Amino acid sequence: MRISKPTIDDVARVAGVSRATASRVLNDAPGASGPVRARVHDAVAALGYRPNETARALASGRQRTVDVLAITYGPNEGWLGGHPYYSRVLAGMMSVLEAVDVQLRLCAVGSDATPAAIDAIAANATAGAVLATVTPTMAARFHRRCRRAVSLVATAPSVPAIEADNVGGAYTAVQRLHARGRGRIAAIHGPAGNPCAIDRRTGYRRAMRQLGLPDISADGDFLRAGGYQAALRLLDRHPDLDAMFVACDLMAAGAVQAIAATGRRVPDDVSIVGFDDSVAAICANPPLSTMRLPVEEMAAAATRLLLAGTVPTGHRERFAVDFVERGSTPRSTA
Amino acid sequence: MRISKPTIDDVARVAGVSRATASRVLNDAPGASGPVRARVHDAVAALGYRPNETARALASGRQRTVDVLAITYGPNEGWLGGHPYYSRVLAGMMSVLEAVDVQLRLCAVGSDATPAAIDAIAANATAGAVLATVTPTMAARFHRRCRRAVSLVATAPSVPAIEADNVGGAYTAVQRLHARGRGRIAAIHGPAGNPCAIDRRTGYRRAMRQLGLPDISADGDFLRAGGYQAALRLLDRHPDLDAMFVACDLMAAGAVQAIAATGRRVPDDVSIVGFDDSVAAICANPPLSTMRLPVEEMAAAATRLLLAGTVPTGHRERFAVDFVERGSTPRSTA
DNA sequence: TGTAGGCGCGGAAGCGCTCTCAGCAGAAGG
DNA sequence: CCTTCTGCTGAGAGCGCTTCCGCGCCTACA
Repeated sequence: MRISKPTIDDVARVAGVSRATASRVLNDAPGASGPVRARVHDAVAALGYRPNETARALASGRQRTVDVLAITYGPNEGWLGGHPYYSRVLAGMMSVLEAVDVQLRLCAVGSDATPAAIDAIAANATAGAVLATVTPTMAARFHRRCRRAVSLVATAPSVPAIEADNVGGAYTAVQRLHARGRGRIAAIHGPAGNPCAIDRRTGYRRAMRQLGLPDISADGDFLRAGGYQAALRLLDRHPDLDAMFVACDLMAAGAVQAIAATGRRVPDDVSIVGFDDSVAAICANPPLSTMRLPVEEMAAAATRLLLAGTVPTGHRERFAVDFVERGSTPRSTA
Repeated sequence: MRISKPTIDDVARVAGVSRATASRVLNDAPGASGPVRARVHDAVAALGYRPNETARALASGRQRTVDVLAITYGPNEGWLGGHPYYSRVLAGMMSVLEAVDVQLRLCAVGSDATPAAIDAIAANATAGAVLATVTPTMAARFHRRCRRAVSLVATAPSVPAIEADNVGGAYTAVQRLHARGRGRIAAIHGPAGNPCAIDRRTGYRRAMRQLGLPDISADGDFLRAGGYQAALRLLDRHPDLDAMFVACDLMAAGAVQAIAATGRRVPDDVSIVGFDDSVAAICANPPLSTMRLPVEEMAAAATRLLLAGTVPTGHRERFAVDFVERGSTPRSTA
């Protein structure tokens, strides 16, 4: 029965070396060799010693933890649970962190977070942070206090960002629908303030204008039920609709259900293009044609940037958003 | 331009007090009062000071971080990205952690993780860990090195667990199907070694035996594509099937698509009950009737247990798994 | 006036580790 | 035999914070 966990001093004592030497071999640092290394390793094994990461971080000033900052919208619904987006961000980050044995820390703040709360997180994000869903204000604040940050949405110009071409994606979506012979293309947009929602709406409008088609829009909330309701409203007001561009798959899944509920068929009567290529898209029936947001890749890129060291202020990368064809759009260019 | 971040010593100096006193007021500890508190707070504000959590953790021996240990199955597919389960675990945990300002740390290990890797995580999980998906071996190992652990699946009897009644849930699912007049009830099970999969299979078999119905089983992998394929195989071999019990919603969503692909209708020709009540269930079309696994509640309970202090060895809680009726089962008791 | 007792505060010893620096051996060179 | 260099090793000073201990002061009670 051990009284308390063994420390590096115990290891050093058992191995008959100094603490400095023990530290050297534990870190594979040069300047220790021959039988000493072996003795230290034996001592580690004998004691079941595991270095204390906290002490290590304090002494070295380096942390093996990168943070992700995310806003929790409402109670229950916004944070991770409700939306597949977050899990994809985490998956992308973990895929690169796992290999280098760095841990990921989740920091949630409300959408009404005080600057002080942001500062507190920034002050402790030594290894850096990925800003997953943040307001421009928060991102700017965070970046002022912690340079090692990269955002996954476009914010203030100074804060490094890895963004998706949301405008282009929405534009493409409308084009595809039009190329398949659709002319009454409605849109279900995301929540008002959301930067992604704004961009996707912009892309839709731009395409519709260029195509000379009427803007038929409804507002949603990026959640399934919102998509369902919005689709119902749209169908009620515009019974002649033949396509919908929906700003996220979760809403699109709801829209498919709503369309089915009115007795129409997807994709024959109403075609749908979603956005995100999330798990919701493959679970819908028919599976959704959608605009693939390379979230995992973006998150991985952001993480690599952080791991590499300093992130140049104003750094910017833009990922393409590609069309993925599945069952909710007609195959032929009818 | 600050050279380096202010420390508590800076605060103490500016406030004209000792470091000990500054520490007291920063921690709202007794033994400091009157104008001193105000002076310290002023100094904090003036310097933009934020305590270093690492140093704090080292000195106090307490961490404001709870870990979640999860296995990454294959490349890309298992971890978070592929399965909605993880995001629900995280959501449940965050809902309680957020309120007490504790952070969550994700630790991923492969299914082939060495004991040493587990030990390393256990040694640093001061505040405790929720074992989300682990093998019984891993759980036992972890618990030996770190008593503050609670598993979300049943494992060795000694390791505290908060589990769902998977057996009972599966049993209920079959009963419901039978009560609605279904007699040819097939099952799509989860991967062989998975504890949850095993329990759900047990529940299915028990119910079928009691009902005097034939066991018609296929194996899946807890992913959508696996459910799709399994359903196709089942339908091919047993064209007279009138119901399916599917061990997870993701697979069930695939099964719905497969059934539709063979020209059958859900729920009229083939009824389906899924398992989990995940986002996949509400995205499917028709939305899936499913067995609700209260993952968020379980994860929250586990987290609260950890936060409360020591977890009694062998502690056990069992959550009920309830039937949620949606569109994939017939309304009437035809 | 004397002695407890309580309160606010400062001094200082760590928490477990890293890392600089100096020391000391042995090899190489004169 | 003495010097210079190199390569291991250990002593010790922190990293930024918490917390124990004890000192002085003030109030209370005898």
